[in-house]
Amino acid sequence: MLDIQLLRTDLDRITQQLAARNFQFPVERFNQLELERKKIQTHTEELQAKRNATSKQIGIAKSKGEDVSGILAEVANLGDELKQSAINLEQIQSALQGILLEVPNLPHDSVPEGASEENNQEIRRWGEIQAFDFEIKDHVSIGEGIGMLDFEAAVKLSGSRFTLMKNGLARLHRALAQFMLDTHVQENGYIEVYTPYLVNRNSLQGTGQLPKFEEDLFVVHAGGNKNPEESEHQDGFYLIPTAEVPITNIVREEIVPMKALPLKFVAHTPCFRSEAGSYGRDTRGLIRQHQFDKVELVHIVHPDESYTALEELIGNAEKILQKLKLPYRVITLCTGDMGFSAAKTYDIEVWLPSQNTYREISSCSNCEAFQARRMQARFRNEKGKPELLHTLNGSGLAVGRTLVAILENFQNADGSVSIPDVLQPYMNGLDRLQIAGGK
RNA sequence: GGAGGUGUGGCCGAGUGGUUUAAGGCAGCAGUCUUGAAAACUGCCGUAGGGGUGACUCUACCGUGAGUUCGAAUCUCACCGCCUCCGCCA
Repeated sequence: MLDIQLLRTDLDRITQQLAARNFQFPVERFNQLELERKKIQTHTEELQAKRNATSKQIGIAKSKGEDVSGILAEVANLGDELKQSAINLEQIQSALQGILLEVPNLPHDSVPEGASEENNQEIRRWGEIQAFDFEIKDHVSIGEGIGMLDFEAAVKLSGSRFTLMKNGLARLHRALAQFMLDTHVQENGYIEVYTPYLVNRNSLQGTGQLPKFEEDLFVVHAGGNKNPEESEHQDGFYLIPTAEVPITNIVREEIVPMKALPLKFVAHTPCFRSEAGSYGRDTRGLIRQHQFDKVELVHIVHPDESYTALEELIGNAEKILQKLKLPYRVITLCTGDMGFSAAKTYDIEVWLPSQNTYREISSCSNCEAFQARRMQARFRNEKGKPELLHTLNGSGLAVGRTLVAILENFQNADGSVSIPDVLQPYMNGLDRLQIAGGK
């Protein structure tokens, strides 16, 4: 959420910056609501002041034993007028709030301008792309070839965009998550957290998924409840689309002591996305699933430190790929390609031989105070005043897509897959996945 | 699911209808004293928003939301959280 003061004082510049993100700010509606708000708020508060003063007089008069019927008559219909005015004010405030909640973050000055992903800037590459002297397969053929990846079973159990892993591949998936967690905790100084996978509306509003992106989420309510709207949790629960939501919301409505900063959290969780609107995209394989695992990194920092923290964050994510010896590149997303809450985003893309291209495996963003303002997440500054924090999040990494990259980059001519050195301790020393009993 | 208790500022805690502007304490900040520190003393000390060029001024907020009332931290109702016990459960 943007600072409404900023919109009141510098609307032209803000509108322009938002246009660079392909967002059209409703200038006229905003101005009109503001005008009305000012009028009605003043009116309401005048009525309240009058009521307060009169009530006090009544109290004083009564304590002196005087007759108060005159004063009472005077304010006979004040209550109704005040009530109506308060309702009007409430409506306008929530209309303004509604606008604010759907406005994306402002891009940082260093973000390249552009309308689409074609304007993203590559900033570095790492690793050598391996040349294969045999005909390569994609991860689906490899996984099915060794009998460890079963999409048919997953369709039976759930439907499309789900998968079933078996045997060594299931274990490799677990090994990857463990390896990532261990690296971030032991080498990068993160605090490991275990979070709820079902969260409430407020949490999703705090990080920016709601109210605008409801269709991307899965909603759940208790079984047997025929009228979820009338249940205790009126809005039901939402399955988390990323651990960013529960982790970042740890500081919602909190005032964190400055000494505690920076807070660096890591969690391994499943993520659930409806993938509405992506019909037909990445329908084959593990790339785009309704359920996938991810190791997520979150930094909660002092505003002066957030861009240093962003570099640290992306470095932490890159380290995982380097240890796995997977080639990748880092790009800066342009203004038109950034997510709703981000002021600046780096994506890491890993090399996928079967697609002969780099594919997103991590996204690291500085949200500055955008989420903190929605969450009222603050710290106490040098002067003892509460001030909004800055929040950052990044994947470190998407486990499923990392698995895809390993299958494809480490495939052998005989259909087996070599296991990266750093994962072998997590695999009881196993150094390759191959078909049971086969060579 | 059943029974009982409970929710007040950064923290503890008083407050059962009217000068409450929420007592008092702790923590914090400034000062006096001191070589320095501690102690003692004095003062300051919540958040958000509105109006005004400004000194200033007004409003809201006592878990959340409705209600009663001229007036609600206080009374009523619903919901949420926490605590204790019982039942169930991994």
